[in-house]
Amino acid sequence: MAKRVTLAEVAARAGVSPITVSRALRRPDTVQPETRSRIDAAVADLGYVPDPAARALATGRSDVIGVLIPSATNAVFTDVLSGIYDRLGESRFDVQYGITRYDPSTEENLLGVFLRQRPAGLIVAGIDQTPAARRLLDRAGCPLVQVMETGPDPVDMMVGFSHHDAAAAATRHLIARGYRRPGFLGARMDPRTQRRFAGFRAEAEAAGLYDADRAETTDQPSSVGRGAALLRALLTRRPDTDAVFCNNDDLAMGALFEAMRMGVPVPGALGICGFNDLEMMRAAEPPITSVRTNRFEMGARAAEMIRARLDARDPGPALVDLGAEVQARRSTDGPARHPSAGQ
Amino acid sequence: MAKRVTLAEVAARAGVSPITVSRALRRPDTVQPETRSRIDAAVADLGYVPDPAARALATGRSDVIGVLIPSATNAVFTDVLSGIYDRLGESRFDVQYGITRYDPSTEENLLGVFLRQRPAGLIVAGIDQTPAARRLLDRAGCPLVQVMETGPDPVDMMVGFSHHDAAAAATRHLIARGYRRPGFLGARMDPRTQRRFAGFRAEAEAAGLYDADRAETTDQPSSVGRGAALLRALLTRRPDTDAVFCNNDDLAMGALFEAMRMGVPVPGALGICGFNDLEMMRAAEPPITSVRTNRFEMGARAAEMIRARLDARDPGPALVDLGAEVQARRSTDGPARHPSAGQ
DNA sequence: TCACCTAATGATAGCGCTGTCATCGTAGCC
DNA sequence: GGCTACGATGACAGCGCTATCATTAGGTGA
Repeated sequence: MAKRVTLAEVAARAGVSPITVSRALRRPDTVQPETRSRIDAAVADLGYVPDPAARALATGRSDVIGVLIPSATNAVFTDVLSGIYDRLGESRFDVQYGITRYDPSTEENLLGVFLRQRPAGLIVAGIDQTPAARRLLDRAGCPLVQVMETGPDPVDMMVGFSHHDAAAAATRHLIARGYRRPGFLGARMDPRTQRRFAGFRAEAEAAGLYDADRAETTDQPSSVGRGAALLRALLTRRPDTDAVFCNNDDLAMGALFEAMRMGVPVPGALGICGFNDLEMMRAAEPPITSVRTNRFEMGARAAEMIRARLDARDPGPALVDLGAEVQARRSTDGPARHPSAGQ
Repeated sequence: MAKRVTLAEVAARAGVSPITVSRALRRPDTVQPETRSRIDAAVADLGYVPDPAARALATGRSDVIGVLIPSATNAVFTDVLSGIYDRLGESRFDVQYGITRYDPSTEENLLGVFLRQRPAGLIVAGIDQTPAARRLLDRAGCPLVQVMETGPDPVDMMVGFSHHDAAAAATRHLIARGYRRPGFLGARMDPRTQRRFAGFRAEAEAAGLYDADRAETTDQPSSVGRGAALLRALLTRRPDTDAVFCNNDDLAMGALFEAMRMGVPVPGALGICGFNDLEMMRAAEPPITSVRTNRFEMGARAAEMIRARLDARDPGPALVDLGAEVQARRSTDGPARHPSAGQ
């Protein structure tokens, strides 16, 4: 166990008082350059590093930035995490994260865990906190960013995009490409998924093409295998379905494989569109259309906004909409012209 | 900002001294049952929660468990994280993680960050720490688990499997299935990848089937697209290659798609084997053979071993080999019998 | 009955740092 | 020259908790 070097020892060596060392470290401009350099030398000689616990106790503030996400394995969240980490990894802040497992009461608990550490900042996924959680957030007393989506009534700051609009855009794309009997595949119907479904539905209805019977969903977690199963179920029930908007890319990938197994040509007999635009969509055969969401950027921006606030810099607008763009690929090139089908 | 309730306030309400409250909370068996229940009631009434910083300062120990992994997006590590979190999420411990980006000097830095918090435990990925990092670990003064692989000379505890042997088993499988010109696809040649390659090579050599020219590798990060590119490069150079052992599942998936694009039948003309056995391998068409590694379990066991040590329970063996099993699927069903090829 | 132990509780003194005020020069000004 | 203003530094106390030793009460054996 490396023995701890204290401020007092550094002070003694530099021939100043401890508080001056503390100041030299935290606000270098408030000490004489000459004194400062003596202190810096002592710090270097002794290999001094401040004790975060002591600092937290004295200031009533920790350097922990808490991140609350539903899942540690879902690529969507890990990309956001990665963005956060990219901007915080080198800083004085420590990232601590909690996994809610999509469970509101777990979220409340974890919020409590974070809050009692008096975090420097908080990043939470989504906008669907329970009233109790919302109350906790309101009194968090630290910069807070809600990520993943935009919505009304932010607690503090917000960076994301409209899942409803993104899904609507994807649906418009399917229709524009000539598909007329679009379906929806969804798993783990969390609030964001619901809003995507709503976007799909709104757009399909606007085109007079909505058919509630073409929505195949489950509360089970999403996976490639689930996507295959959902497509099979949908095509069994409504074999004339000519396109599917999949709630995420795993489902889309599963749908593609299942279509292969069933001998259904993609995109000729079935258009497939995913959501999130994971890297594999581009590499698939055929490449799969998906909606690009800026997940890394979302995390990065959230981290920057928090840092800006903590450094008393301008964090920019409190609500950042990163948008989402349909990446059109071969999987939605449009239905094959059947001599019989006319259209 | 929720105002903090202190030990002293609880003590006053319960009519005891602060230290007794402290004891009642930490070692309930050392206070009179009657006193304890009075204290418990006061804690509940006041909604008291201990201040982790104060505790850390007083004890010289934090409840932070540090986790050091190379990447926050690679499914391999997120699954391990998930396992860790599964066993630590409900405990008094807080997980804090650092991302090394496969960079040894970043790893050293992060180790320093963790160590200065006097963590309760440490989980680090891999066994290839630099000498400097190794020195830090040796004096960490807390339970420590190296995860992801097994090897000689553990710092403390270790849970993983032999990447060399796992790759060798996969290679044996390919050979047993009748493939005779196996190649290797590898990206991001980190130490574990290197050892997998060594396992492939050893086994192929043992069968007299090793050909250095059939190893297609790159230092670039792994991805599905990369797998496609690597396979194309390999088949362009050595068109008679009849199987590939892919360093991970992303590459395998990319190889499958590229084979489709090139019109190469899988498994008849090309056997494909992945590594890690992500969920999507089973759902692919054809389903892809892969090597199942117990990632979640790895994290879970590591967390348990640390907890056991901290609770002075028996942590079990210090070195746990979780093994890895080849999951044979259609993608390696064996080469088609060509009238010409005999064999 | 008394020395002696044990169990339960308390008093005291920090852990390492920083907030707050006090102190001391020195420069600037009338 | 005497005053204020201000910049640089220091003394002191205390953040909320726990390690350590002290104290008290009750029980034990000679």
